[in-house]
Amino acid sequence: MAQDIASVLPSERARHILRTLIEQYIRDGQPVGSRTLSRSAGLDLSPATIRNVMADLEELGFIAAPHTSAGRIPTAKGYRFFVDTLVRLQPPADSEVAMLQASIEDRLRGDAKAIASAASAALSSITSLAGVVTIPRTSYVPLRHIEFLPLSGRRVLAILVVNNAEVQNRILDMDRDYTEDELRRAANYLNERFTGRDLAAVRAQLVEDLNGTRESMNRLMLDSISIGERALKPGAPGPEYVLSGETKLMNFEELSDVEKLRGLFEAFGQQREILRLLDRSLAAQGVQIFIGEESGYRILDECSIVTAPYTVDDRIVGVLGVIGPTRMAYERVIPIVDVTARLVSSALNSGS
Amino acid sequence: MAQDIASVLPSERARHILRTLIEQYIRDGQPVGSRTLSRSAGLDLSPATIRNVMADLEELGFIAAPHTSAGRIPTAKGYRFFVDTLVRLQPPADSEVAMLQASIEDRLRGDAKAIASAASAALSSITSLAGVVTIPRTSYVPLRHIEFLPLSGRRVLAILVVNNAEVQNRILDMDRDYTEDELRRAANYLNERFTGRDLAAVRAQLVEDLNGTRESMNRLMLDSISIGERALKPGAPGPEYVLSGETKLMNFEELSDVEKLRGLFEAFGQQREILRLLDRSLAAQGVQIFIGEESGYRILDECSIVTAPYTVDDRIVGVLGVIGPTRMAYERVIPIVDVTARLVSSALNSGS
DNA sequence: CTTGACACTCTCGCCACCGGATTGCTAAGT
DNA sequence: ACTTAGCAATCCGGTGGCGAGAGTGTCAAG
Repeated sequence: MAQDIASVLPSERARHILRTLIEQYIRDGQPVGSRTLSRSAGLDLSPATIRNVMADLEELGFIAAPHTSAGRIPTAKGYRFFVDTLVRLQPPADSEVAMLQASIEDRLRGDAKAIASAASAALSSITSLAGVVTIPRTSYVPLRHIEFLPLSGRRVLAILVVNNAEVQNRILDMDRDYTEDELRRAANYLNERFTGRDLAAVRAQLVEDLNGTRESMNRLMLDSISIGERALKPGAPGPEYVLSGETKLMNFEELSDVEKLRGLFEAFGQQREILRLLDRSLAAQGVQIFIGEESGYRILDECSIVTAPYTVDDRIVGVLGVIGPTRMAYERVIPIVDVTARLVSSALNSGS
Repeated sequence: MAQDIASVLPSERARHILRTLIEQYIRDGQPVGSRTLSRSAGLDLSPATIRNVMADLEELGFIAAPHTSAGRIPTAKGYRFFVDTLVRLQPPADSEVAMLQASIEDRLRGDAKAIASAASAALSSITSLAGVVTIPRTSYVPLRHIEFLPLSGRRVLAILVVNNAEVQNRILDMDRDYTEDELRRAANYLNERFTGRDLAAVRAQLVEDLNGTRESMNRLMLDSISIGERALKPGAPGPEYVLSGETKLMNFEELSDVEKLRGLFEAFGQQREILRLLDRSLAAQGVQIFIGEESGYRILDECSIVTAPYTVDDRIVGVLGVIGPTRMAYERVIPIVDVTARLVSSALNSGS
């Protein structure tokens, strides 16, 4: 039917039309037809010509018509092409950056979770979408100080100060009583040996020490190593990310179906699937985008997720981003997520 | 029109009819008409007679008709009368109690927040409604141990062990450097003087000491009192209650309107209004119920909240309960909330 | 006081219909 | 060869009518 489709890439003109179509659709959510395009696209073409181009674009899978006599809307593939090569990113306004920075720094003294919450809320507020921030993997964060406190009944309270004045507690059930003095010595030993190294490394070293117990070790060292190893065991799982502004998603028509919403919110509650998705962008660096069906999870078919990893000491420790309908303002959202990741990274690093 | 309304209290027969009407409506959510009632109420009355009674009940404000030719549904006042004098409570099944107990005890070693989360989730799961548990006011919980750790840059980490092996951290910005030894002495002083007393009392005493500084105090005591007072200052607010199973609310037809849901979920997020409501039942003891409009918050017009306070050392420290549509199975929910409050209380007390 | 009967009212689902919007196609124009 | 105007066809969304079903209020008889 259509003229030769020499390549799978649309012509320059077609790309321009596709871009304006998507931009328009993102703006007001209505399928856009040939007449509207012929007016709003800068090109001086009649609706009929536009229709021909649109037919091509449809054949390429970039756009689709909900029904015969409605305009076209972008497909996931269309959005993908758009964000990859068509979108014209808009740097966030200074005021927005300032707001982000302010709300993150406001929590600087709190633990990593507090920072994550703040970032998530700020993201949501600026983008009017749902914000999500994973709670940093504590494993790759440097140990600053360790301390033990005896509790009643053979229990010991382990206190870890990590990274930027963040504190973690853990209650250990020991196999015998330890005196306050023993515990202090153990802590001293561990502090001298390990301060500044990251938790994963410390634990690895301790486990190795435990296995390869050598004659040269005295009782104190053995105790220290054993207690330390227990203190560093990964604790109860707890929530792995902070989600904010879920309710914002109810404002979008494409999600205003109660059934869809329920599925979505239940997935948010489960955490599992969302987390897997976020994990995927732990590997890559820079902003990553999952559009609709691309995520592989049915519940997210009508959603897009824009993420970026954040770092401590140039090491990726978490991911943040936003979740919204596929029809979201990518040109605005992508830079915002990007800059937020930078801000969070530098906030986490700012501890001496 | 109707015969004399001698009293505002319905007759015995009318109450029976009202009860079956409400029970029926709670079961299947449809307005119930005279014919249905004439069959399902044990009484052997014709629909016409029932209609007369229903007219009376309507005049009293217990029931209302959505429109001319639908049956009647209970009003808030009707539900109120029902739960106050008509309802036949069903004790929870043993298996349900066991499940509640198990999930609460499972978190016994965690902090109070973990217990609250568990209770909330369990409540939600058993009732198929949203569960809510306030995080206990830490003020009225006994201090078991206090400890200070010097951090870098005039910062001091305060560690409070309270109640049943629960730990709280706080980072204090001090006005001068303190040596490790100074801090240890301060901690010793505070521990000797205050262990076992509840935080509010301790803080009150410290504040008093600070104001009425006497000659008899030495430097050590002054420092200790000053640091202690700062450590006990109420920290960042943080969330005040844990809500679970909000998505369960989406299953109810009366709430399946996106707009209503949005209002509801936003209120959940704000915390403020819900918290005020929960606070109201901090005063009273025993199960308390807010039905629809009674709450005073428009957003909750179509919801009921069933709450009960829970205690530590016979002192009310929090509230728990469920949130659901006004049309909920009160006869089942009320006893469940009641027993959960008892279970949580005893879990919090069980620490030696 | 209860009951059967009856007219009335209101909702809901169904169907038909119409206006509006957009498309694909064809034939003519540049 | 590409563009364009014109045209028939398609489909959605809203509107109005219609009938079935359900329940009510009332009245007069038991």
